[in-house]
Amino acid sequence: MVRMPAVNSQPRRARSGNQRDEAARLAVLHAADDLLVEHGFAKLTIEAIAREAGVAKQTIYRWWPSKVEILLDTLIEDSEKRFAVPADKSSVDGIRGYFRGYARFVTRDPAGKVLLALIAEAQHNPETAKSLHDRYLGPRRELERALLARGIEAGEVSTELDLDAAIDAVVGPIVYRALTGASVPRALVDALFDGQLKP
Amino acid sequence: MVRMPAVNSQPRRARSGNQRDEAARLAVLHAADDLLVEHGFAKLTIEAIAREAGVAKQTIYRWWPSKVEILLDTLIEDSEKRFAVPADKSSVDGIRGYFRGYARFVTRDPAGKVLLALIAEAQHNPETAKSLHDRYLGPRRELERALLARGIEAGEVSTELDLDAAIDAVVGPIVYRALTGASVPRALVDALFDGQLKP
Amino acid sequence: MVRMPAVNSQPRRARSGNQRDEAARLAVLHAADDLLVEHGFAKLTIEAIAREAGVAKQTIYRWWPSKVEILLDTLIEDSEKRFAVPADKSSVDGIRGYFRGYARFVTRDPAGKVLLALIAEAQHNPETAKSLHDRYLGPRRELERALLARGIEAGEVSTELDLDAAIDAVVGPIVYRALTGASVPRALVDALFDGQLKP
Amino acid sequence: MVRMPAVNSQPRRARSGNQRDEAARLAVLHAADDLLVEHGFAKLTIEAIAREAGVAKQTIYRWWPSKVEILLDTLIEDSEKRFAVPADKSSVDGIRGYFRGYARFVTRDPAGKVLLALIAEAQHNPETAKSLHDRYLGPRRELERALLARGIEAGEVSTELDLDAAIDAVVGPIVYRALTGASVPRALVDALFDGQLKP
DNA sequence: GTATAACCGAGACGGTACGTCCGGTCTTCCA
DNA sequence: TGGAAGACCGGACGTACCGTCTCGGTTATAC
Repeated sequence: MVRMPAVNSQPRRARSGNQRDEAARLAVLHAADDLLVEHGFAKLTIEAIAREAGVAKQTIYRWWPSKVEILLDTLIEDSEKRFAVPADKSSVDGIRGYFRGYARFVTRDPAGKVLLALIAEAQHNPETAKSLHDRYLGPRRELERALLARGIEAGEVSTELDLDAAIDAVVGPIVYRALTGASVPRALVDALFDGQLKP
Repeated sequence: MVRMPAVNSQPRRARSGNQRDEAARLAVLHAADDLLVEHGFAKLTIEAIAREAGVAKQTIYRWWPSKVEILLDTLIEDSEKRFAVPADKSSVDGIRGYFRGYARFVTRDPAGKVLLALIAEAQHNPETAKSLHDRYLGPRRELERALLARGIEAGEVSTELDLDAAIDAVVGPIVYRALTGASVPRALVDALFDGQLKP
Repeated sequence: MVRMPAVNSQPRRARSGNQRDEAARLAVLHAADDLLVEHGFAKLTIEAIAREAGVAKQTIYRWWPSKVEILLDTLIEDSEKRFAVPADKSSVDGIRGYFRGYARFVTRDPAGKVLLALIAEAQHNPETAKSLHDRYLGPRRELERALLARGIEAGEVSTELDLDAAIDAVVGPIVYRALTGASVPRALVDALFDGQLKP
Repeated sequence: MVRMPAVNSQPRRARSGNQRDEAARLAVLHAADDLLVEHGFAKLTIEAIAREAGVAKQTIYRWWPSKVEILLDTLIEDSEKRFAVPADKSSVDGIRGYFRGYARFVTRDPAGKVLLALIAEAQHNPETAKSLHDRYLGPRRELERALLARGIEAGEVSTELDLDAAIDAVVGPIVYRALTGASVPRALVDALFDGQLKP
């Protein structure tokens, strides 16, 4: 899905002077997303994003310290939309549904590529690792722990592991198979879930 | 462990003219390893390897199509030494020991960083993904499947999943926690193992 | 002589709303002058002037088409103060004194650096050349020609060249030596003067 | 006179490996010269030179510390060809001829623009000033002094000034008029010459 | 009195060029 | 023929300014 860089349908809302240009912000996020999905992380350069978004390089550097932060912005927005951690549920089905959504996200949703790319980049770059944890993995894990805690308290699930380990026992195989290009069928998610969080 | 780039103790055995220079090959492998461990993948450039190894760039390009293949060479050598897949055993303890070794390798052995870096780089680059599977993950998985198959046949272990899924159920969390900087205590490995491969 | 950019002793007289802010105008001229003298023309950017003057870039662009015009403004003001072309005299001493003043200005007066910089910039940029001639060199030369003409008419000086050539015969070496970093001692001015405008 | 960047008549002599590529060197010098003459110093950027010469920027930076040194290289070569300081003559006519050649060079020869541009740039940049003196003005002035000294010793010319001042008295007006866009007719050169170096 | 218009500081924006780094190719010369 | 050396073209990096623009606020003049 390529967006035309120059001419937009509504001719780019008059720039807002002193304030940040929301159109430019969105153009950058979309360009980064598109480029990652279509050409991969290796081709994802700041110059390419600027070109694709029809934006000056300086505009990118003004607002993001690195391309990783751009991807994090899109990831945070997208994953909230596509597989939010349920904030209220505590039923087995609700929790299992969450992990199914996780598997779907990282294996089939284009936005899931962003997460895999960031986990990868975190291996190459400590600052990426820190940002990824501080802005994405950490907060999300917090919600996941709360979800599980509610489920346990409600007697819907149980585990012999600590919460983090239990989550990793399900999420780990999902992510690992996504990273190695293997599929993650729903039945596998369910088996992993039942193996560690049996009622 | 830094190696001196230029001057070696014994002034580099007279070059062998016609045949491949084994000293150069080793110097490249060690330089790549050192640089990865000390400065990370991001700083691991062909030029840096050549500099560190005291070798011409052309010599590297002559023998390796990319830096990824260099790392694969070191990874294959190292992981065979440090945690080979047992080719004969089929006892529970033998299999469990293998997974314990896996966890130790990726979380505590410097050579384990190479594996994590290659899994990461495979996300950025399809050719890396192919090489990593063809030369490392694939063959290794073959041996792991055989190991498990022997264990099952001997009645030492059992699983309701197919062999690959069962292995991923144990290896996945280990690798995922290594990738995200979490520890992988022996007790966790054992719990994962017991969860999916109970006798 | 550095001026404080931000906070002035008397907190910048309340802005004059509708009318041009004289304080801003002076701040720009002084900033340009200071920056040229202290850091050279290469560092004299519109942004630096704005920064140093505590003024918005737009305020500069509103009143001056380029930094060259700013320098011309300061040059015209300064050189009128420091070595005005005598409008009345016609004695040998008066005329000789003018050329001595010229030499002093371009070799020892900081404001003289502005003239040299503008002559230089005129080589790089035709618009600068035009402005420099129209606003400075032309009018000034007009006065110099008149000065000489009065001297000749009064029998105080004489030359075999046309007026412009005679002036250039004296001014040329002065400026050339200033441009090449050589000194221009008073005795040299006198010798040049006597050589072309002997009584 | 634009040179085609890509396809040359003789298809760019096979690059010479370890040694400096003479074709690239010449392409850079010519490109710089062409761009200066056609578009002026302001448009003379390293990127434009690289583009025009069909050369990588790094190749320029490898051999020249700045574009000024490129121009100095062309200036030194060109001015040796177009108006060398006579190394043997000492006759009045020989010396006068030299100054006539000087005037022709700076007012009518495209290569003369390079000298004017460098004198100009020297006002903006102390390093340019140093290079211009060390590599061009200084050595050349040495030869000019020797030329005059021979003329004086032979009784062909004489002056009351020191040698440098005498040369500046002739060269100064020539250069100043060139800088200000005025013409320098042969008669004016002769008059300047006769005024300071009368026999 | 209030509206209008021009001023001002601030700073975001699309661009261009900077000087550096590395990729991957090529050629020379030596052993 | 292999290897050290390093020049070459290409392209991305992150930074500095360019000149244009709009914002929000102030103040003098016009209605």
